[in-house]
Amino acid sequence: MKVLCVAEKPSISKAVAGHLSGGSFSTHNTRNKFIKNYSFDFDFGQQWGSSNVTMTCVTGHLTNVEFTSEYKNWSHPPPESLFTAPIVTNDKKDIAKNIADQAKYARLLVIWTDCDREGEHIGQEIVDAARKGNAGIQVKRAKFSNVERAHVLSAARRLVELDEKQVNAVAARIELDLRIGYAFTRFITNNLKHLGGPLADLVLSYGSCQFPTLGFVVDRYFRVKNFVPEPFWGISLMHKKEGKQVRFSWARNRLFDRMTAVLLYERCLAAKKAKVTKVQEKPTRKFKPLPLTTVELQKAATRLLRMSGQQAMTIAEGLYNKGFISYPRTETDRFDKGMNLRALVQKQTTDQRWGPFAQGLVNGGFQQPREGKHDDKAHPPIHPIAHVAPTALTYDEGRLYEYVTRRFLACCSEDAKGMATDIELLFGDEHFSTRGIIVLERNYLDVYIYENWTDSTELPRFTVGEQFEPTEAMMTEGKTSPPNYLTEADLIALMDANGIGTDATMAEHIQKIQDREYVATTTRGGTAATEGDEDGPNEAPATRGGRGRGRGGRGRGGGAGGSARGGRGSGLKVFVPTQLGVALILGFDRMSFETSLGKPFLRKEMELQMKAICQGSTTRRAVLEQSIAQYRQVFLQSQEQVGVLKQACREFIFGQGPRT
DNA sequence: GCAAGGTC
Repeated sequence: MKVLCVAEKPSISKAVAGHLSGGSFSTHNTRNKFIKNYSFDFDFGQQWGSSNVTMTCVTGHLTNVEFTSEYKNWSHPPPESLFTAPIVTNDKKDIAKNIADQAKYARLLVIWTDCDREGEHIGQEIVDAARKGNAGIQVKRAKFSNVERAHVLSAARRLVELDEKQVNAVAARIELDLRIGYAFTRFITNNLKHLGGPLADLVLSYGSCQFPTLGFVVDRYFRVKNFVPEPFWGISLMHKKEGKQVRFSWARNRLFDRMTAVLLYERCLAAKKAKVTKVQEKPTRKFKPLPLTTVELQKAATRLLRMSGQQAMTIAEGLYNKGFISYPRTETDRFDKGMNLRALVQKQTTDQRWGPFAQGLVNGGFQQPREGKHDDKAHPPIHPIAHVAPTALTYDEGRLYEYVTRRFLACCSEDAKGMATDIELLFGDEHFSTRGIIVLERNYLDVYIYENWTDSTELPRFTVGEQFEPTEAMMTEGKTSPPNYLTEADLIALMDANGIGTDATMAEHIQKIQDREYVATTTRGGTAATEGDEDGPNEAPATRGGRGRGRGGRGRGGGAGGSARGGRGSGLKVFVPTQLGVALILGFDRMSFETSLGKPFLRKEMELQMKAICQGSTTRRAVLEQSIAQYRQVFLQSQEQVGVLKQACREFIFGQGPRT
């Protein structure tokens, strides 16, 4: 019997063919230079038995959707007709034909696409292509989460069915993104073109991912712009002992009422002496990093290596295609128990820089990596596959490979360990404390040079009950500072937290809003990197996204952080909206729909609907009907209120005030 | 000239 197997990408096809054939297969080229057909024999077990297998692959989605040619024109039929216009599906011809041809001789088709939602849909696309060559072919799916030999062999002998629900969920997403994206893009572009200036010949696109991404940048911009600093007061307490200067922090941190602060401060001074109330020593540790996901790779690359997310992905893909690192698009931050990590560590022992450290792990220092909570059921965390000498790589490839490898070795190492000393004081009625840390074992920090235990200061010895007159007790005054503009790492974190885009597309969306001239980058605390507009619009607009007065407010949606903190003026690239970007987001915000197009809720809702389809609590058809009706409603309202959008453009782009 | 998702 003949069997056709089809994977989602060349690497999986090759790996699976290798395992199933035991290494002896013949290779045939196809008309597509990336795709090869492997043939070999394999015994699929009881149900299917010994078979002659052809293993091939696609390259991601095999089909794309489009409107029919009657809808080519941007004005006629009008854009709102795109909510109901017919849609056609097109194949990638050469690849689809290869599958149809091979299916002719086969009785069974086995789908080996990634076991995630998109993979399930790609599986259906493959089925459709195969049926064009062989309408009666039987279909099964291999369920696997990595390409280790034993895992692949067991998947091949326990074939399952394609999950129609997941296929339908993705089909719904595809259709919605197409209709909504095209309709709103044409609408915005057509309507704002007449305003002239830069709008005369720009494409103003809307997309369910690009607009929320822009929204994050605009939102932060206004938080910075509308920030009103608030003065605060505190008490700074210092003491010098054994030649060591110790700074104690006030339990109240800071007060926003000066009179109260003065009163408390004076009580401290009146007491003259501080008394040690607690001295506690306890072991502490600094956790090693989690296994590396795409989102974390991009955050690290933009923060530590000063690359853009897209650059990092392009470089990572290159390293992957040369077989140096594993697949770079993954959400998984836990290694499968069955993976032989020690063997991967062993490969790094020859390196000049981290070889000795790797050798130490091989000689008994190895520890199983921590396990994160994410598993995309398709790919392992990013890790080095082979050792590469730096001379074989470009400068940037080398730096990225180094990061991936050091991160991996850190994961296989041990947490850093130290001894923490907590000291608490009573000074008058006020409590103060400090913490000192002595690093006892650096462990992973020795290889993971991107981190340090910086707050590790050694303290002089104090004993409970001890009293002393502090060397310095001062009242301090300060004011709250505005949040920083978003770094790329912040933006990626926000997108991740709000489900905007996927690991494979987040960097593209960030690039897209720059290409569209919605946002520009500037260097924090320095000169503009591109033609930015740090001063922004002339007129202070109404606050967007909550009150402007705040105490170090962070981005919405939670999860932004990390690199934005501290380190001002360090030449870090940050995102600032252009006048156009501000006008678009504010224009839609001011139309006061229940859910603004610029906010991430609509994309989140689409995500929830997809999950509901997967769980069977709703259907593709119901979701499409309901969502299309909802978006069409928003579209019609936008048409009615298009004056609001135009006015926002006049205001921000052309500097004209409201019409009287 | 338009989307987002795969992947090369």
